[in-house]
Amino acid sequence: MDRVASIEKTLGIYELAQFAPRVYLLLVNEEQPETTATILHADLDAFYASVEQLFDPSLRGKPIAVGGGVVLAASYEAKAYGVRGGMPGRQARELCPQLVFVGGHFQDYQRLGDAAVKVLNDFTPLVERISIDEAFADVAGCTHLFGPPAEIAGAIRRRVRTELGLPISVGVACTKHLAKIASQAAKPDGLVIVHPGTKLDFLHDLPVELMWGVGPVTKARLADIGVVTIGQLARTPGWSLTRLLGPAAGEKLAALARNCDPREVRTHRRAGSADAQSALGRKPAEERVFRPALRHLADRICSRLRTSSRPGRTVTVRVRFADLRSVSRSITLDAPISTTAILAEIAEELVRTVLAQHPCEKTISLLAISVSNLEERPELQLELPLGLADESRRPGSERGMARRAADGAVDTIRDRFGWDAVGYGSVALGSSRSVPDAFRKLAERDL
DNA sequence: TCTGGGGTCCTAGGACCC
DNA sequence: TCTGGGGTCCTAGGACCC
Repeated sequence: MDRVASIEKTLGIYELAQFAPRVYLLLVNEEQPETTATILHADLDAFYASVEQLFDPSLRGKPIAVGGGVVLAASYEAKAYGVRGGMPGRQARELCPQLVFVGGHFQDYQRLGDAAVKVLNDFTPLVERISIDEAFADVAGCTHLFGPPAEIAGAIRRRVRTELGLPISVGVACTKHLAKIASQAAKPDGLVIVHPGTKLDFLHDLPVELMWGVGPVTKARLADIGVVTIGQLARTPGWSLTRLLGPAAGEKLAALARNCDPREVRTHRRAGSADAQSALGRKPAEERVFRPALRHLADRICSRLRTSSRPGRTVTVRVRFADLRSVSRSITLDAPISTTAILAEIAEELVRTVLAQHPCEKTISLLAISVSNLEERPELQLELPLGLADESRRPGSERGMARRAADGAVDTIRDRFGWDAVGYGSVALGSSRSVPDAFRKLAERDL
């Protein structure tokens, strides 16, 4: 059973964190009925690292990192040394010499993340998945079956612990924004409930960067006008925020600080674009480098577009140079595409344009392709010319048809034998810094 | 806190149309 | 001929999220 602590007024985030392990935090106040706090935010703790510690008991209690050249995820023990996701492995080892690197059971991450979301779905169909390890749930409609939200949250935590063996933190509040802050406060392995009457007290002393939408840049801008806490933000006039951050961000932030968050839990969110990128280290800006790399990126994107029957009209490429400055170029086509060879060629042309416009840049460090303006239908079999010169890009042309047939064959092989059974251009990307495709696939959203 | 990868949303300027 | 205004789409870049 979770211990119960009752806190009357304001708590700093760091004080909250001290209570966090398995604490059931009640914020009590008068007025509002408790029944309105029905939004749950559930977040698996240090997810990938926890899975590894689950599989190998000798790793429990130790600082571990999933990955090698790059830290993909770190356990809490490793985070205590300052190890963070995205950090180069070498730097992580300097911070924490006893750090253990583990390979990563990527298929199991997907399976266990899905299983945790399924636990939420056993209580309510109103579940919005944010990423592999995180989801919102609205339990307003199921309290008559399962009891008050606090009990549901406790039951979810117990089930994920006993059935999957994983720690999960849950925040409960009346809005998504507040529930998310609460789950962050609950970490690791805790539960925080924010009752409506006290929501503003709960918020006021927390630092602004805990709010959704406040990153390093906005934090610094706010600090310039003396705003450091959410309370101070709430007292800042709207026009002042608008002047500082622009109309959209200013108004959104002002509303959130007053705890006005109209967003509902949405079950079916579809992505509006599909991206793929690859860090190259430092490579010469030459055709022999970027052509195979772009082919591989186009393959990853287009296989997803075809699977979901959502071709796209806008192609954007991004080229990052050695100094980490990046430049993007895009083109919007008359008709949507999902054919690998066509996307690869368009991307190549855009990259050539970028390089021609930056003749002094001899080294590139990253290539990315994005396809947006997605449409809700299969790529048309017979279409007018795309407005680009090459005859073979016409889907109805002979070469166009041959290319679709090639894609179809690739898709079929992958259906049967898995994604790695066949592919293009991956050899060119096989540097030690590169991240496994299996890891990238975990971050993909439903198109 | 020097940099991995997949996403979302916003802004600002320009083209073009009415 | 000049001037104004609004809407929509496109392009490039940036901030932010996990």
